[in-house]
Amino acid sequence: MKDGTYWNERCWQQKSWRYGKLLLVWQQKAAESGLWQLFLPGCGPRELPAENRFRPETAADELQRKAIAVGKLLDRKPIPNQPARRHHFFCGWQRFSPFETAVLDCLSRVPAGKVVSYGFLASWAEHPRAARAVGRLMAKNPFPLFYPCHRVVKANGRLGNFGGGTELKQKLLEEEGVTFRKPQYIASNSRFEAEINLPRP
DNA sequence: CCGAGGGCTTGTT
DNA sequence: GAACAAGCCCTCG
Repeated sequence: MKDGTYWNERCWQQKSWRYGKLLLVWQQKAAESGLWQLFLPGCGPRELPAENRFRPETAADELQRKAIAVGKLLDRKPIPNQPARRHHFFCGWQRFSPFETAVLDCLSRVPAGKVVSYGFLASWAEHPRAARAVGRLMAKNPFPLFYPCHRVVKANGRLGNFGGGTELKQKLLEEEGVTFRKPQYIASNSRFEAEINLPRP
């Protein structure tokens, strides 16, 4: 983005969604095509280069198929998780460190209707004290909704931050069936922690 | 029980 | 190496 190469071999597409307009960035490279980044409403770059607009007619068949499939997933509620880390719709895994890859992998296993804390996610990925680093990663998660960073909350049960806004975070959790013991606090029966047995370091 | 404040920790830039 | 951040934990009041 800052180095000016962000739009090389990439194109953007807007998609209306029940909570606003999403921005999808597709990578077109023949070797590695797929979704490069998904922006929640209000999160993307302000200026979108017109010449990089996604044109289904001229796009490669493979990318067209991926765009249609991803679009359908986004229309479902809740949006299905990615069970496997390197799902073929997504691309650009080389931008992640081993730490980040491990955390995202664990994140993808948190089911709808449940939440985990930043600290637990860190421990689960075998980096016990890296809660804050996990927060940093969640903030730059390129595939929100699919990699469900909205299911990561603070250890004390409060929501924690969210790129798309905490209101959206709460709505997403509510529609997934997460329960609140008080207005701002997640109920303990919605926590996924207990269902995972962590190897004690 | 809750909230505010301070110190600590980690991975990334 | 320093600064930063979508956190955590303990201590008060």
